[in-house]
Amino acid sequence: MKQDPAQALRDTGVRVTRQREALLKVLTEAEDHPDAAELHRRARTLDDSLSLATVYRTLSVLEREGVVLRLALENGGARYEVADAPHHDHIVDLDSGQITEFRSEKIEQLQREIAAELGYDIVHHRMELYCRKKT
Amino acid sequence: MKQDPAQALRDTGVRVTRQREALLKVLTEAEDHPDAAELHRRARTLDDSLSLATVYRTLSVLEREGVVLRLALENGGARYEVADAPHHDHIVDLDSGQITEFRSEKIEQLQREIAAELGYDIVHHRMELYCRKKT
DNA sequence: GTTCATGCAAATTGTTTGCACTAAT
DNA sequence: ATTAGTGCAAACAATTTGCATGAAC
Repeated sequence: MKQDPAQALRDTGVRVTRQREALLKVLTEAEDHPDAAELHRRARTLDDSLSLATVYRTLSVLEREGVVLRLALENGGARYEVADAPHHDHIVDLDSGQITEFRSEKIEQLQREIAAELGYDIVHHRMELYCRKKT
Repeated sequence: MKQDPAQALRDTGVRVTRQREALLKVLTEAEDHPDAAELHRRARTLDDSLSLATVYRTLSVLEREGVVLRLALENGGARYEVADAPHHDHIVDLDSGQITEFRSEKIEQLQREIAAELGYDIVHHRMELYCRKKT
């Protein structure tokens, strides 16, 4: 499933550059949901010339191409993930900041029904549960 | 239900100023979901000395007091609504930008179950359906 | 050889803050 | 009188952009 970054880039038709490979590799290997600055920090270890501007430009290209997803959580900057997994939503642990992914076909179905009743088709949606560990 | 802005302010224990009354009145009467700049524009017609800084400060106070809700949609700045209606979520029309409110107890119930399974209590959540009118 | 991507620094946008002043209590 | 709230301008953080250089095709 997790294919080579260079190949993924080639598949989208954009130019394969050192910088893009570094960024995509780092994002593919990330277990968490890093923001642009953090991706910059990590990818710099693979290509120390990489600038933050390029990180933003690349993320924006890859988002347009459907390769990465941008999460806009409540506070702070955007966070990113590779779009290789099936669609899912997020639980944010308010204390640790940890993000857990989940998926509910039942909820998605209900969402579709609600939208349809109002004459809408859902293009995409976002759902985040801001939680605290049960005591 | 929609009580007098001055009273609402008094109830929260903060000082009742011309500026706050103007802002809260404008927000209470808003049918849409304005952002800070738009609220500033509208409230200025009631109090032309009102500054944008005060708009932000007041919104932040009122959010802390539970009188207003801040929506952080996908793009652009935050949008606001008074917290007088029961909890609901939003459908965003991608073409017109129009925001429709909806509510699904079924979905909320499922959300709680999902969170509980992972050992979490939901503190709050957000769900937005980005839609296009059915053709 | 063209065209696209990059680095850098400067610009933008949305929001926050320090400070001296004014108004609500 | 005391304390909280305000306007203004400057400070900020996240992100974007113009431009000259450099690398991918």
